[in-house]
Amino acid sequence: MGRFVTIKDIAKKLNISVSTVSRAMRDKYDVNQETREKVLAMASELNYRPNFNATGLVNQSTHNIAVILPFVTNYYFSTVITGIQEMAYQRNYNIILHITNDSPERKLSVINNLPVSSLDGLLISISSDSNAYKHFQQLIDSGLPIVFFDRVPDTIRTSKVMQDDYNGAFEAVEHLIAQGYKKIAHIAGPEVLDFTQKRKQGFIDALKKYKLPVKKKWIVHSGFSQEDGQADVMKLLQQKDPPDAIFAVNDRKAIGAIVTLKEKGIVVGKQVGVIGFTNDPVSAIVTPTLSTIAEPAFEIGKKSAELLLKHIGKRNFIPEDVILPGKLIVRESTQR
Amino acid sequence: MGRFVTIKDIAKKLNISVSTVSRAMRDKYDVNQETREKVLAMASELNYRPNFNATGLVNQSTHNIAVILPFVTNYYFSTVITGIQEMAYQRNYNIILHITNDSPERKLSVINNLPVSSLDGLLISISSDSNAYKHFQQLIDSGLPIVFFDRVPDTIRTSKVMQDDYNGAFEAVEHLIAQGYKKIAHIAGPEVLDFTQKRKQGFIDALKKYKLPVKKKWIVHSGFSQEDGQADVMKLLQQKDPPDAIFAVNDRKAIGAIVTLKEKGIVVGKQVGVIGFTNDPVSAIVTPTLSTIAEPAFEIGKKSAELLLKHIGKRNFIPEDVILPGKLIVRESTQR
DNA sequence: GTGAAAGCGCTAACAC
DNA sequence: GTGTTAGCGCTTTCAC
Repeated sequence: MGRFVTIKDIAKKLNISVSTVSRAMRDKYDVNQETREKVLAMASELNYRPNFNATGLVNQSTHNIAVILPFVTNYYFSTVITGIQEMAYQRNYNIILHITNDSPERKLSVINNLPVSSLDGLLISISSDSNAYKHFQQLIDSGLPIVFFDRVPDTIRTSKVMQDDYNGAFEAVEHLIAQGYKKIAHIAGPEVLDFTQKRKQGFIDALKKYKLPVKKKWIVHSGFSQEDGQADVMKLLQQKDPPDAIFAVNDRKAIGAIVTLKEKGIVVGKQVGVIGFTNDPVSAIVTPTLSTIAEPAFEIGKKSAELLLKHIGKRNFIPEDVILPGKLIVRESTQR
Repeated sequence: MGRFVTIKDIAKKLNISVSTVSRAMRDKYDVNQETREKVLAMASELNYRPNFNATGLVNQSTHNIAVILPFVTNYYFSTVITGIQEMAYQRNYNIILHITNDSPERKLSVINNLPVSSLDGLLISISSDSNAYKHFQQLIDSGLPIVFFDRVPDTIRTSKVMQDDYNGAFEAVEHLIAQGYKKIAHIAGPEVLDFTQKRKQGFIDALKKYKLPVKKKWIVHSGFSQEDGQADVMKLLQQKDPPDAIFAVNDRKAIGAIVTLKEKGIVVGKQVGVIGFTNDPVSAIVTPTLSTIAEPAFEIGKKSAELLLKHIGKRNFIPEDVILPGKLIVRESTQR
């Protein structure tokens, strides 16, 4: 095994004790300026790297935070993790990444095998099902700080970071109305999900505000994929009184909507307006380009990490709920 | 501090020694069957989790591997990391993710601060510049196994995993030729990059094989972005003898090409064929849909991790070079 | 088959 | 300001 340089080696070379070396390496001790400089010089000469297993053992703290995500192969989560990484890098934390493929079993297995004692904290977006709440509570009780983002449980007392689903949806629909669309439908996500509900509520309240009809048959629930979007729109088109605009719960479904509308010879924008949610880069590439609500994915990642670090630093940090606003991006799909 | 259950607690409860507990937890020791069962039962009752800092300290091995990537916000790298994660999960390794944003300084800083003593191995795609080769050699010499993927240095003796750039490019161009295009251009990546060269060579050799002209002015080098693709095509179109087909080094540039061609009123496919490289999901969404060479991103990740694990397991594992083939995906952009 | 003890690399009292 | 020592949780000789 490659043996690495330790503080003992430095101490020996300099003929001083390991504790002096240890102290010299950190700022918070009274060490003779000269000694400190010698230690630092020798450390760098020997290319010394601290052994985090050792410091972790004694300090009960490694600089590791675990991040559990359903996927990384989409715009939203890959951007969130970039934000997390940004903050972690600045503050010298490592992130240990776990991907669950949105599988509940896998998620449970990851959580149950979490090496809690070599972790300082946990960042997680709970995947679709999630009644595994007691596990989280257990972890928190056992002293592992957790911050939730994106999809958050409301029964657990800890910090949470999310986008403003309600107002984003409201704004999207308001935009549709401003463009002159009057028969507005919503292709939504799975009914059980919290943020599906919030976006739907924003949709409904915007319609109400402008005294537009809220028809049950114009609200279709299904999954999040492009295919789901296509299927949902088919349902909408088969009605005798089809809508003239569609608010999709996310960009993927919105793109599915565009595809199906085009297939049916309907001119997107002019005849039927479409708006999404996320601002996935494809929304600028699809034809016509897709209007949408941009989610602050990077900021969500950064803010979550920042809050987690606060929880880690301060045992009794008072949990914060942070709601980050989205931003309306107007493109071709809502131009008449 | 939340104190976690240790083997000491188990030992005390059972009135046996910690060493027996330690042995009972692992298979390779002679422990009384009955004792072992009692230990296991107690461990599970107490919800015991091993402290990896401690095992890491004594075994000189944690189950952590670091992964260093320029980005995760694109299809290729996010899929690679999913493949890595898949293998790591199966074999019970954690992955520590570092993102460099393709910044050479950041990459250096990450590498120099790598906690080598709490790492079992390293997986890395070296970013554009990379003359930081001596650092890698140093790390390997100090006993940290490294496997390179995607962008690989050829001076370092260790395992490498890459896609078959040459043959992928060759096949792409062959397809264009089969479709009847005769004046084929290439919008390439930065000239210094190894895989840029390989794809260019595949392009050239395919043209030669079919005795088609290889014109210098039809090969344009620039960056990897959509904007680069747009700019490159502008250059091509301004020539008095413009090409009738374009092979792009990646899908992003191919999409840039499509955008610019459409802007100029040129019918993509019919008048000018376009083919990319990667099979980014957007290639199925853009209009017209984009023909491309699918990169085996997931397999690259998985294979890299697998090789790294072999290096970790066997000190003198003989390095392997693995080249994974791409696959031609025919879509609308190459239909006349 | 099991226990006692040393030690992995580091930090933190406690002396002086 | 610096050295000595114990100990973090675990594994591994070495006894018995």
